[in-house]
Amino acid sequence: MPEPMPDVDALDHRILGLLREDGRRTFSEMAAEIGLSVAAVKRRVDRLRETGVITGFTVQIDHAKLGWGIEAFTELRYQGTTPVDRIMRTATEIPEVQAVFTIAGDPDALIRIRARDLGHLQKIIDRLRRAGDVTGTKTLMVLASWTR
Amino acid sequence: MPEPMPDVDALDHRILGLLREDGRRTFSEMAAEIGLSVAAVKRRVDRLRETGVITGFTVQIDHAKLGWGIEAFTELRYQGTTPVDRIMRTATEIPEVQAVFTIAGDPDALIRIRARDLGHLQKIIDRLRRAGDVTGTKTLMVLASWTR
DNA sequence: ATTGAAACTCGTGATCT
DNA sequence: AGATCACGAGTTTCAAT
Repeated sequence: MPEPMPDVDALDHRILGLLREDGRRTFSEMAAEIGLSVAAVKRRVDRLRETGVITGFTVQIDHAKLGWGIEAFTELRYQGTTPVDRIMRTATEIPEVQAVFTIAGDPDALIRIRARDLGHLQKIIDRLRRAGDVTGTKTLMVLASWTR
Repeated sequence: MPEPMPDVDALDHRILGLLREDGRRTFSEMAAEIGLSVAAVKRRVDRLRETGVITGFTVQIDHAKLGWGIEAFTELRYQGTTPVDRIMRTATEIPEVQAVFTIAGDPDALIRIRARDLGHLQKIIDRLRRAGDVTGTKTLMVLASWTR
């Protein structure tokens, strides 16, 4: 079942672009920017939330400044019998796991990890390796990153 | 030179937690939640921005609903002589590249890609392979994902 | 769907403890 | 640091188009 695809016009895309740059932009600011009334902008944002295009708003944090300077991706290989939802759950229980991506092919999953230091990272990887039906891991340490 | 680490106390962490859940939460709402005055919450958020802990606010989007249903990670290998900033730039020029992570060891970089369909993904990967000093790629197709 | 106006809520800066 | 006050700015709803 493919996802329903709501109509999103050029104005909606401009609003989304503005909110990507600054998710706390005011409706008035956006209204002035794109030449619509405040109420119209609000209605569009409300509709984008209702249709699920906008799933939420969040704050962007420099984790290094909070003492979480280590970032890594770990590829996980599982036993052939392991169901996908089990793979998803493995990492959910480890708070340092930021995201889990199940993968078509090899490896079976890619997870994004944040740690305070290398010792901490090691402990997390050990815990993953001990967990259930993981047959192998390969960890990619992030040196630097850039996000659009 | 390690990053300067500003003092962030338990109250700041609670504020960050609230803003992670909903980046558009009002100061009054947060103030009521954690038992502080509105102005106090505002000053803390302002300070978190000034010290660089908060780098911004953004909207979270369901890209599949916008017709960008394909997500993939591609590992890139470069010639040994390629400088890191060149690696960073490779992908910057391709709009479908969402993020670039330079990696310690093998591969040299991991990039996150979004595409409309498999044909589109193929074109992006072809373009990466043709670009400059890339010696090899391995693409991991995302089946499903979960983010904390 | 968009607008404009009214009523309400919020953000912001000054001032004081 | 945090609280309180005051005012300008932003939000939300609704009738009208």
